[in-house]
Amino acid sequence: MAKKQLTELLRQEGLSITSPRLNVLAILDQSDGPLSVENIVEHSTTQIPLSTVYRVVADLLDAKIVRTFSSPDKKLLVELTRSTSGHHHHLYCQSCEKVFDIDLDTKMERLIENVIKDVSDSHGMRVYDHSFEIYGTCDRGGHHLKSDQD
Amino acid sequence: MAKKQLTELLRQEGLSITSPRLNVLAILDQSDGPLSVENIVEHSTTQIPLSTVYRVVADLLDAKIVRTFSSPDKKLLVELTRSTSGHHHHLYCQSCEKVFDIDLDTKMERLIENVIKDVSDSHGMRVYDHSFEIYGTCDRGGHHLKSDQD
DNA sequence: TAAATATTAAGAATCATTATCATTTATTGA
DNA sequence: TCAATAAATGATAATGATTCTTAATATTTA
Repeated sequence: MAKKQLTELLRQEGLSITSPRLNVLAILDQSDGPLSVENIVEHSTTQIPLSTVYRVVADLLDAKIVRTFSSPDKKLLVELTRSTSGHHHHLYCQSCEKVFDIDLDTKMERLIENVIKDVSDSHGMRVYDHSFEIYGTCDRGGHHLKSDQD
Repeated sequence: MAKKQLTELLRQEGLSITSPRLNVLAILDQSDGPLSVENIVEHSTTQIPLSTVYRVVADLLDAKIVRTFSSPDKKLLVELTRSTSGHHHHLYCQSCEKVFDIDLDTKMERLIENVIKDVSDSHGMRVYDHSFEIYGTCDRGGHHLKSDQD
């Protein structure tokens, strides 16, 4: 996506145009999946403090330009809202520490909605979100895991 | 559950019998749902440091006496393995900060297994776990619910 | 019971994240 | 355009959750 479009994204939400914001947006835009704050810093060609990234991400989240969630090791992950269509779920690779978006087919999504309705009715709760996550390893010979056998 | 049984639980796994371990087990046993480490300390009649609870929980986890997972605000939650049957999922209440176990029916579990197989096949990954979580509020005006025993 | 071993308590260290604040940058309007 | 004003940044301190360290204590073993 062109820099002009990223600028427009900020403008539409009433956020001022600053280089850290454009920088973070460009990095997220170029990524094929969600990134951690640390990842964003690593991908940046210019120096950018973690604190700035956290603040920028919080602002973009308020403006609903990005969506955030947590990895299994409790780190903040970020992705552009517009890069994915509607609700989606995640696949985490333990060995390469990557995250992938997964899309469920309509039938499955509808089944999940039914389950949510049943559960929320029986518990008398108003549901605002749900998540479905899969954890695995990608079995690439290169990386070896820390041994944690039992 | 009687203290004797909790003792036996530790013995069976080759863990030595200590009062912090029995204490934590008793608290988890009396709870109707998963507890955070902080919750465990709050429920304890005797003084017990957070660090001790973390260590005890880690030992119990190694021995598979407890299961752990994270709340939306990234805190460690703990529950007795034996208190739930097989794989299960969670419902988080944002307003009262409680967690409930939810059980899916067999059909739904099987559908989820199918989805996992599709996703893992297409990504070439070996899947070791999955989670399905629902987030909601219980509409009690932001007040806390009952606390059984303090 | 005594020696050997494992566990605890207390606090320091660490990791991710958030807050503070002086300085810099963006926006506004003459 | 250019200063005035408002907002955002960068460096660093503070925080909250969790882990680590170590001397002291409890548990297990012989």
